[in-house]
Order: sequence, then C-alpha cells, then structure tokens
Amino acid sequence: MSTQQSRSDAIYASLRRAILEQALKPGVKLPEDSIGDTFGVSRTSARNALLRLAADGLVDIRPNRGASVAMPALEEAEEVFALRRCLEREVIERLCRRMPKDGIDALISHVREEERALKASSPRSIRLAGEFHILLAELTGSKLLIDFVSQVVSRSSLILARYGRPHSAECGIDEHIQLIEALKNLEANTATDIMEHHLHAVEDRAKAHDKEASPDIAEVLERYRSMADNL
Amino acid sequence: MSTQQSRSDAIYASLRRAILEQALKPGVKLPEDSIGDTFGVSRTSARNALLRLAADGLVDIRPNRGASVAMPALEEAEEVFALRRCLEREVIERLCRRMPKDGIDALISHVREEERALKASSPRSIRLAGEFHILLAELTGSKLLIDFVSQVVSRSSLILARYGRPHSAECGIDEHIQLIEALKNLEANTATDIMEHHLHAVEDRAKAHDKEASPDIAEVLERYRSMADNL
DNA sequence: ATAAGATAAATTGCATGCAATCTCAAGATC
DNA sequence: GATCTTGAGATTGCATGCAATTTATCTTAT
Repeated sequence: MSTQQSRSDAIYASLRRAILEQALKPGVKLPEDSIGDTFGVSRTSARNALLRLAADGLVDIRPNRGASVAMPALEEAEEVFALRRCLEREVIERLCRRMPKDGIDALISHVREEERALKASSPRSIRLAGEFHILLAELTGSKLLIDFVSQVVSRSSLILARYGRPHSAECGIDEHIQLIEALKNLEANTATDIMEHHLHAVEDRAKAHDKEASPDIAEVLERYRSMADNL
Repeated sequence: MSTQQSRSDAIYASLRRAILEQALKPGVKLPEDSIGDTFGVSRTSARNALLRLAADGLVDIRPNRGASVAMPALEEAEEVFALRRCLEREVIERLCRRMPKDGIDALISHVREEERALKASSPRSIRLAGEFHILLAELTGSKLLIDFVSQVVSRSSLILARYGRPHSAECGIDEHIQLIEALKNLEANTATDIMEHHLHAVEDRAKAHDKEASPDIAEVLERYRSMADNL
C-alpha cells in the first residue's frame, strides 16, 4: 500500500500493533471519536487509518456502524491457513532459488529478538512470531508477495486471538530455527515440510474456547499511542 | 474488502471499470476535485473511492501529490505474473477437488458474454477477459482467494495497458474454453497446463512499446459515470 | 537563450459542522 | 411477562473551509 498521509500513519501503526499483540481483541469497537481523541487528531485522520486497516483485513467496517477489530469466522480459519500454506510454499521455493546474502543473518537476528521477547514475556513475542514469516517474504523482494503474506499472517493472528489458547506464545521458535537451517542448506523440501508442520501446529492451536471480554479501549489506545517504534 | 459508504461506491465502481477497460491509462492523474465534480459529490467521497482503489493496487497515492492510475514498473510485471501463476494453480486444484454444481454453466455463460463483447469490439471485452479468472476464483468460495486473485488480475490488466499491444483483445477466449473443458473432466494437470500456457501468452503480450498520450479525463469520467452497472 | 528564483494557481491534509442512521433503553400495548 | 414502539444519545456520512505543500508561470540575472 503506497498511501500515507503522515498523521494517520502513527495511528495506523499503533492500532496495528495493538491488534497484532492482542491488546485489542476481535470484536472490540473502534469509534472514530475515541481514536481521534486519544491521538489528538480529528476523526478524519482516525478514519483514514481505519480504512487502511480494513484493507489489511485487520478491522471490519460496516456502513453506518463503524469499525471494529475483525472477527474472522471459524470457517475462514481453514481458508486462511490453506492459502497461507500456498503462499509460504512459494516463498520458500523462491528463497531456495535465490537467497539474498544477508538473508540468513537477518533471520537469525530476528529469531534472537523473538527469544528475548519471549523470555521477558512481552506481548511483542506474539507479533514477532508473525513477523518472522513476513521477513521471509521480504527476503524474496517481491512487493506483492510481501503484501499477501502480511495479510494472511495478520489474519492468522486474529484467528489465534479469537479461538486460540490464551497467550500461545511459545509460537514454535524452535521450528523457526529449524527452518532457517534448512534454508541455509537450500533444502527446499525439508524447509517446506518444516513450514507445513509449523503451520499445522499454529492452526491446531486455533481450536479452543472463546475468549473472555476485553478491557477498556481508551487505556489500551493510550498505551500504544505513547509507545515509540521500539520495534 | 467489507467497507462501503454508498456514495463512494458508485465512484469506486465507475473508476475501476474505466481503468480496467483502459479508458484511463496508467499515469493519468486523478484529482479529487475533478472526480467530485463529475459525480456531483464532495472531495471527501472521491477521496474515499481513491483510497479503496489504492488498496486494490489500481491507483497510486503519493503524499501531497494526489492519486493517479498506477504505473507498474516492468520489473513488477514478472512478480505479478509469477504470483498469479501460483494463485491460479491453487484455484484450479481446488476446483478439481470440488466444483460447485452450477459452476461450469456459469463459466460457459461468462465466455459467451466475452464472445459477444469481442464481436461488438466493446472495451468491455478487456475487462471481461480478466473477470473470467476472478469468476474461477469465486467458484472456490474462498473470500481471501477471490480477493488476491482480483488483485493480481487487476495489476495484470494495468501491465497490459502500459506495455501490451494496443487493444490486445482477442484475449485467448479459446483458451478459456479449453480450460472449462478440462475442468469439467476434472483433469487438474491438463487444466494447469492450459492455464500456464494462457498466462504465458498474456505475459508475452506485455512486452511492447509505451503507449500514446491519453485523452481528456473529464470526458472519460462523465462517460463512465452515466453508465449503469450493465455488467 | 538558458537557468535560477519568485510569485501565483492548483491540489491535497486536516478539522469541523450538520444531517442521517444506528443503538439502546424506557414506556406502551397485548 | 413478552413484544412492539418511541425517543434520546451516540456514531457515522458527507460537505465545506482553511492551512500547507506542490506545480506552473513569469521574471531576472548570467
């Protein structure tokens, strides 16, 4: 998405993080007023950010009813993961054909960050687990592929947030490590198998009870507004 | 995309058609004022439509510089078609596993429409050729897959509009027919081969000179505004 | 003449106001 | 007691106005 009107950028980024880190759970309403107020801007800018999040599939906008964090149905889960397997297979094939020279290093350092966040039991770990897959896509260099993978990963996070076990945050870091190893040796089949297994594990984790009601919005928004982009 | 605020809907649909039928060529500027004026609405609604088109990849929005019909670079062409092959392969596999009972009929009737439009040398034929592939995706029933296929098809159209031969409108209708036949017999491999060949043909067609300058915008907008949704 | 600079016109970024629509609770009806 | 109606409050849809940025035009100097 090439659009960016500076003021809605910050809002977009903050909201996105809040949703992906499950601070804002599926179904939570996102009124333009509240958002505008907490960020000190008008509804116009808030609306703009919401519109972009809707394009990413992270929020639902229903006419005259406003925006809320998207609530993917259970049937969608299968769709999403099927497509995700399709796309990530393509990513791996391309990376085994041509891996940028600093690629492996970037992956390793990302996993290190995942481990750090997990040890600190930071909510970042949830988001970072997803962004590992986005990083893989980025290494292919294909803008479209990055975009599509981002979308399926985002939606997966949403599904996990809605149906998954609370804070399923171990998130298969070891599988990420195995995958890196296979990629380093250009073993496409092995890598694909690991990925397949990994995604099935994630998908299985998405088969539990509904979650408890969510806390106050204003508080969450304020927290994520003040956070800088400390990754 | 679940968003729709009634007034921008009409604008969105009209602009989309105009772009896909190559009445608005890549690079053409799309000022909010002009659009709002021709459609008798304020810039706000026009802007909203543009924002959605940007999410589809049909227009580029650069900060403080406004919107214009997207101009995919030549390097993007390869990306787009590679991903398109990946996605459409998935579509075919799914359809061979489970084809809705009226699916074949729907495809046949669509191709008939393509033929009609081609005979009348209507600009619709260009758009319909793309929408055949979207229809295929729709038959899978997967919202996400429909969405993704729509995007790659749209971008393909843009690439064809920019680099392809002028009005390359034969558009391989016969290949569409062959594909339907293979799908009817559930021959996944044959279908995939045909699709592969078909997409390569389309891609090859996207290798020519730059195009001539485009005509007046206002005129085009007015034409597409007054058109009802006669498919 | 060409290039650089200044001024004016056009266009977007953003905020705000009003009308339309939706939400939800209180009261009326069966 | 349950359902339907009514109305107030909240929230979005849309238009418009102003400031900021960009783009185009016209000087001016080399």
